[in-house]
Amino acid sequence: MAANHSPFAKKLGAFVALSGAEFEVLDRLHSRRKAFAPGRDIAHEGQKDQAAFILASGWACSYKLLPSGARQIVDFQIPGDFLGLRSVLFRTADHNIEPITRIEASEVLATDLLDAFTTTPRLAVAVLWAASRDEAMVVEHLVGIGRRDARERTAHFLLELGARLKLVGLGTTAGYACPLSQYRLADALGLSAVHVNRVLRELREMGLVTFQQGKVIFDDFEGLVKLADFDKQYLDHDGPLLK
Amino acid sequence: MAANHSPFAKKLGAFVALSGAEFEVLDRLHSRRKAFAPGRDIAHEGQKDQAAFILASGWACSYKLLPSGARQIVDFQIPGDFLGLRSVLFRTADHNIEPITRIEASEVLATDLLDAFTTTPRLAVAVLWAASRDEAMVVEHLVGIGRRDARERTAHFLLELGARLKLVGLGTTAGYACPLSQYRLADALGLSAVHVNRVLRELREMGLVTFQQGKVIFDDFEGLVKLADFDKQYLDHDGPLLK
DNA sequence: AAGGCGGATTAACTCAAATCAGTGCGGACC
DNA sequence: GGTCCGCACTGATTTGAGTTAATCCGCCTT
Repeated sequence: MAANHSPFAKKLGAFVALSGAEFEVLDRLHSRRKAFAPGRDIAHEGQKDQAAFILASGWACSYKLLPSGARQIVDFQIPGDFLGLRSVLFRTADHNIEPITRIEASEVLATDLLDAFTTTPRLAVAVLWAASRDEAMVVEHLVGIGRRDARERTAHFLLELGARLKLVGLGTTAGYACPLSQYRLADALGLSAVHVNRVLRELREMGLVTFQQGKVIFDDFEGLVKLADFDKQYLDHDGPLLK
Repeated sequence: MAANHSPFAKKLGAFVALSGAEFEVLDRLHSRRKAFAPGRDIAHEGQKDQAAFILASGWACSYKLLPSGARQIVDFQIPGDFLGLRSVLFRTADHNIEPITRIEASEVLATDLLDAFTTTPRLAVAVLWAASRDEAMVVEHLVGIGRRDARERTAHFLLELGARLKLVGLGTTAGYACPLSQYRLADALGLSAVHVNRVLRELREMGLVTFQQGKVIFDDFEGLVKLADFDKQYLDHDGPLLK
């Protein structure tokens, strides 16, 4: 695998051994590069025929709003991640997408994607794998919200984000830069912002993690892993399934 | 679309207009029919090279266990649903699967699936669509647990299950047969069984739904939809994307 | 320099849901 | 016929997290 491919191509290539031709189709997929400002949603629930994007730089989040005004952030997207893949398959967006920082993303039209699948079926498997990985993360998130208390949940979340960032070279076991406010954290964790603040203080006072000034620092990585019951392996896999 | 296909083929055919040859590949996929007894798990987290199944009859659930002993049910599977698709793509199961009733399911080997994708790429799109639909359900579940109180959450759950069952002909707007115990319901909703019992009583006394003796009866469907803020459309789509 | 604003922080109070501790019932098994 | 056992059901009590209401700080705008 050559080094000049996008983070997205790298991610897929780790799963399905892709040929030069397949990489080419993949890289052609994201020619239409666009930039978006933070805070202004790029997709809304119910919108029709929305394009999908592959995130090249910056952070975004996908969320849903309830009529009560409450919001639940479903997932954060970091470079290499898909934005709104389901919207393309369903023709209608089923969630909103908000850029957290300034982001750059490549537009992927439904037709391009379907054409790519038809010409290079192995790409379909690769994309299916990427989608499954996303689902696995949502599942883990669900389990955390359903059955972990606020402390475990927060700890687990910070660890998982760290693991994802490490995969794309944006973090280490020591820590990572994190542009999330406590409000957004709260919306992701299903907690109130006030309680998130309390929990972060607790974790800091326990000497486990420090999240301040846009930086997550693991003060006691192993201790945190233990508290959160974090499975370090779960984002990995056993190498290319398709040779 | 001929009537003699499996619920699974019907589901996919509703999304991608499939040819006779494609239906054939699909139907060949599930020739190895197996039966499983209730209560005995058919897959465990961490298990390697697990087959996937397509559920032909009965109910199952996929769940995760935490070291505390708590369990979170991620989703219930009803006829036509995939069991353990992610396990195949990842080579390792990331959750457990328990049959709730006696079930019949067709084994789908990883190699069969991948071969099918390579020979008939449109099937890949169809399966990707099915996987995305599952993810959409998990997302809705996540939102419910994160931001809905016990009553809304329970109401929403009963409605959603009803909608899914209606799609495969196992339920109506009047109600449906439901083999779930209050304990399992609790594990799905992220509540205690005691509280589920209280909430079900409340909903019954409010004249909205009655869940007793294995039957869910909608006493006031519209009222329940209103309470739960249930979106009747969200399991639907706008017809075959691939013509 | 003055105000406005988003975000972090804290304390006091409230409340929804968990936990604990039972009762009752029907069905399976001996 | 008796005794488990799983499941539904209930009241009393506790607790984790939400809510309300402040203060503080840095940053941007005018």
